[in-house]
Amino acid sequence: MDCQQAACGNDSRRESGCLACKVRLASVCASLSVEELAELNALSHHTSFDAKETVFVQDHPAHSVYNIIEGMVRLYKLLPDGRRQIIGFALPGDFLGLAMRDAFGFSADAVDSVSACAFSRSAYASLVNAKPHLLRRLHEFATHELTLAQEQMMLLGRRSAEERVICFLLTMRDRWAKLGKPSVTVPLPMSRQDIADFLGLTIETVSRTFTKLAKDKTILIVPDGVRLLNTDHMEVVAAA
Amino acid sequence: MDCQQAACGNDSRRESGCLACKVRLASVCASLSVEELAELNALSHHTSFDAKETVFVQDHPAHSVYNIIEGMVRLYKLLPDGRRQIIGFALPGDFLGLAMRDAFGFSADAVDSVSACAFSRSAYASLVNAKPHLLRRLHEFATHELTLAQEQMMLLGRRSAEERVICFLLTMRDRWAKLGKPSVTVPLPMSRQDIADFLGLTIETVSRTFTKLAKDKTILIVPDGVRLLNTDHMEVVAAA
DNA sequence: GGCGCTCCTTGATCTGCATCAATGCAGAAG
DNA sequence: CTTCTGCATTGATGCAGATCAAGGAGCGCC
Repeated sequence: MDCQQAACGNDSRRESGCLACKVRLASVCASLSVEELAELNALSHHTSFDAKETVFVQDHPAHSVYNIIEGMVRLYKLLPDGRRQIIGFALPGDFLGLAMRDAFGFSADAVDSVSACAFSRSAYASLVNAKPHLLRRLHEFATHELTLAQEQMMLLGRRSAEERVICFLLTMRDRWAKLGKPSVTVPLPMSRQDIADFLGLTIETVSRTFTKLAKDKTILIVPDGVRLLNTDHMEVVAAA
Repeated sequence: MDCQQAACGNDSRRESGCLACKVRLASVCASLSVEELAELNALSHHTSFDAKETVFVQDHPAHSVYNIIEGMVRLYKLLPDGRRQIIGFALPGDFLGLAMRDAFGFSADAVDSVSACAFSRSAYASLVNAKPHLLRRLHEFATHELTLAQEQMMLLGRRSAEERVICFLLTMRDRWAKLGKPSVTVPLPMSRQDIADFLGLTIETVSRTFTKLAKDKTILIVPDGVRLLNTDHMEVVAAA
């Protein structure tokens, strides 16, 4: 689980910290100087998670804040009777656990292999106090998340199953594009059940909708993803 | 619309700024000194809105940030075909327009009579840069909003109509309580249509659900609100 | 009073998605 | 190779909530 055992499994880097982590943080905290970055890096702790491994659990004490370096994390809430709502998929660059007070407000586990920077709660608190740059950046990230959440409320409250799936595919495409992986083929590492729980649908409805879109030649279903064949039509459906 | 014309319509206060505004800001920014508060107050601009008056419109240039002093504001997104999703109701102490970049991400209008502190975008930006205290407070507010939005995703994606209404009533009760107005009678200044658009239901379903809860002696419908008769049962339904 | 207006409630019917139930299919284990 | 196991797909049926339609009920206005 530790940095040196996993993604950065290289003794020569033990003292200088984790390179991947530093690079990622540089892009996240563009306004930080090299010294600040190093300081920040020293406070962080690089951890890895295998697919399906738990990152943290809803209502458990919030010990750490995470910044995702690689892979995809599923964030979800559960009701006592087992109903699940996935509130988001975290990709490289995203922060996890910002909104917590004492306990995590949701659970998180790895969709595929994940590596992340973990900050202890105290390290996080002192960092935020000492670095207005970083606080600004975190605030921007939080407000961006809020905007996405509001978009998702519109989707869950008022959109049809087909619209939900189309919006989801376009959003995933754009998120991969922002990570420098633009492609008409959208990777979908998560399961159909995950997509259903994210979109407020059942797995059957998601499957039928995929099949229908494929029949319409709007998409082409490929292993671990979907190729978008008619983005114009999709954009119209998703409009506003 | 200006402070002096409305809630603070009192010449003796012209020079010293708006008292209601200052008091409210003091509670919001508990860590600010009196001097800082005065400075902040000088940058703000007290405005009032009548019921149904527009505060700002989705996609229009984001000129201001608002802090609500009094009354309730409806925040909503529209689809081109007219479907509406209310993403929240803002009450005294809440900030509006934090998540914007260049344009507002949603529309806002007054449910009843509203007074608010408006900060121009530039005043807001300089304030945030100069006052780490305030930025911390705004960030906390944003993450709290994010938590609420995630709760709402769970509600919209996975809960039944009756559960949605019950969660809504309990949430409204708690919000009034935090404003120092605790009561078993929950004021509901917004229309049934607003509640429906907030909960992702139709007005008919909301009306029927209210009627059913009243028949069950869970609530009592009173003018402009609801009295909660069986909060124990409601808490069980809303659990987690 | 009567009229218009807006909001709310109630009933009848419809439908999109959930639920229930097989079946398919690919990778892992034997 | 066969069997198992965990998804994904597909079909048949059911139902919660949407839609359609018809009254109230409160309220300002003439």
